[in-house]
Formats: sequence, structure tokens, C-alpha cells
Amino acid sequence: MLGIKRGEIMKLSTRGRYGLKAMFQLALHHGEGPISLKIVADKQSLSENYLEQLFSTLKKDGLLDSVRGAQGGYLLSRDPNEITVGQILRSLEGNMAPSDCIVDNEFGCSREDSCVTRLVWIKIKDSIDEVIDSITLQDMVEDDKKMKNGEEKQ
Amino acid sequence: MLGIKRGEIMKLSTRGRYGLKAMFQLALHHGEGPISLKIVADKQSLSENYLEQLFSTLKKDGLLDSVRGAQGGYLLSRDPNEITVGQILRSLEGNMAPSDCIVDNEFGCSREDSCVTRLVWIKIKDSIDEVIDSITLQDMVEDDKKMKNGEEKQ
DNA sequence: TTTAATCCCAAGCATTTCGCTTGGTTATCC
DNA sequence: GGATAACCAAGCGAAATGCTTGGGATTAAA
Repeated sequence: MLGIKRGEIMKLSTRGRYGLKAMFQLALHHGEGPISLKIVADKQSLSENYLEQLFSTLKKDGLLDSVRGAQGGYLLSRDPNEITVGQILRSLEGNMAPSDCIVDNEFGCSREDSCVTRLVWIKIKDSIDEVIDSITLQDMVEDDKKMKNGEEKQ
Repeated sequence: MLGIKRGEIMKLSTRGRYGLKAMFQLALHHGEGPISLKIVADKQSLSENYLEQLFSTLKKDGLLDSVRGAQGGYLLSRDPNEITVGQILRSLEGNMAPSDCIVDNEFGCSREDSCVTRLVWIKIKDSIDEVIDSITLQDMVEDDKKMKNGEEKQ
């Protein structure tokens, strides 16, 4: 039935996926001073240099602060409950729109369809936005605690 | 502030975008016999050969029927209210999952994060699914009528 | 004051994916 | 039997992805 195995679409790139995980790591240790790129990269077993690029973006967008030199590292620019998943993903990935037709209102919307499809893309985008803007890093930290407690009880 | 203009992510490919538009065209003229690829392609001003590939996929997934030979063409395999946007997009694009971590449960979920991020991807996916599975081609046709009536009254 | 640790920055680059195009074959109506 | 269509498989240039490379500049600790 599934025939051809196509790549899954509507997929985040590694930027968003690695980046959110990394930010969550920082949230877990928030308040304990800066954490070095190396530590975060090691923990997620991914390239230090690549993660650096993501952190650079996140910093430029005001989600991270950094401390240079030995003993330096990165830290959240504000409290975990003031940073949403949406802010992180949009910083790393750009707009969460299924079609450009939404953002650029430019488009070849032909006469006959009068862009009903556009309505669909808007509904999808709105529903994604609603989810990602409602989850903070703090929420994730709490969910994590719950999951760990759950494990202990087994 | 926006600095680098990154490509928008979580975006559908042309397959999904063209495909849904084309299916909507067929829905508009449902019950009037088969419509040729050429006509649909012309109306959307896109490549006949490319659209053919999309239709081939949609047919294989049971969303379209075809009639070969002269006067032939394509038609919806069932009533517009029995075909959802979700069925179309999944046929053309694959699963609507922001991360493989959801589908393949295989993943490098490290100890410390215990995959809280996975929860986020699941929430995103669920919310997308809810939207696209709740919209039928029939809904789109009706929305289209409303929009056209709105225009006339201006 | 050196040295090691760290952030910072720009460029390059192999691979994969996307968005088609090309060039046919087969079926059906007139 | 000729025109009109659906069917099918392969190829292919351009762009994006997911990194790597190779340097700096800044600072804490020795």
C-alpha cells in the first residue's frame, strides 16, 4: 500500500531539531552559569562546529547570551518560561508556513480557484503556530521531570 | 533584525501544493465526466508532464480514477466530501511529521533529555493532522462559492 | 605572562532532494 | 487509422542540506 517510500515532508531540518534539544539542555541547567558548546555537543553527540552555527543564530535573535574565554559558554538570555518553542524554531528555521502564498501575498492564484487552497495553508500554519507558541522551555523541563518520575515508579 | 533570509521551512513541496489545487479543480467539476491532464495543467499553468506524475501517485493511492484514450481524463474516485486534504497531502508528500523520531521510534534519544522534544513533535504533528483530516474537497468547494458570492456583492 | 579554553566568523563542499524534462508506449474514440 | 489521451521510466540541472575546515579574538587560570 505504501509503495514508494518518500521522504517525509513538513519536516523540520536538523537546525530546528538539534537547536531545540540544545536549548532544552540549557534550560535544564539554567541558573548554573554558562555551559560550553563542547558539553552540549557531546551530550547530544553532534558536531561542535555545526551546533555553534545554530547558537550563533539563536544569540543574534536574542535567545542566548554568551560568555567568552575559558570557563565561558552559553546561557539562556531569560527565564525558561519566557522562551517558547516557537521563538526557537522560527529563529532557526524561518517562518512555519506550508506555502509562500501565505507570507508573500504574491502568488499565481488563478481565477478559477480564487485561492481556496490558500485558506488551507493558513489553517495549517495557524494550528502549528498555536502549538509551538504555547510551549515554553519551562513546560518542557516540567514534562521531563514528570517522565523521569514515571520511570522511577515502574 | 531578520538578518539572513532563510528559506521557510515546514513547507510543503510543489507536489502537495500543485496536487491539492489540481484535486480541487477536479472537485469543482465533479460529475461532469473525465477531465484531461492538459486542461488542468493549463488552468494552473504548470507542466503537464509534471502534473502527470502527481496524478499517477494519487491514482495509485485510490484517490483518482482515469479513463484512457481520446475523450479520456481523470476524475475523483469518490465524492468530494469523502476525500480529505489529509489523504491528498499524505499521498503526495508522505507523513506529516516534523521529525522522523515520531514515525520510526528508532532514534538517538539521549539519556538526559529522555526525548521531551519528541513530545513537541508529536503535538505539532497531531495538530497538523487534525486540521488536514477535517477539511474535505467538498468543504473547499463550498468555501470557494462563498468567496465568489462575497466578491459579487462588492 | 603565557597557555589553554572558549566563543566567533567565513568559506567551502559533498551529498541529497527538488522540480522538472525527455522520450517513449499503450489504449480508446471518431 | 489517426488523433487524443493516459501511462511509464529515466535523466538531469539547480538548489538546499548538513556539515567541515581553518582560521581568528577574548578571557580565566597557572
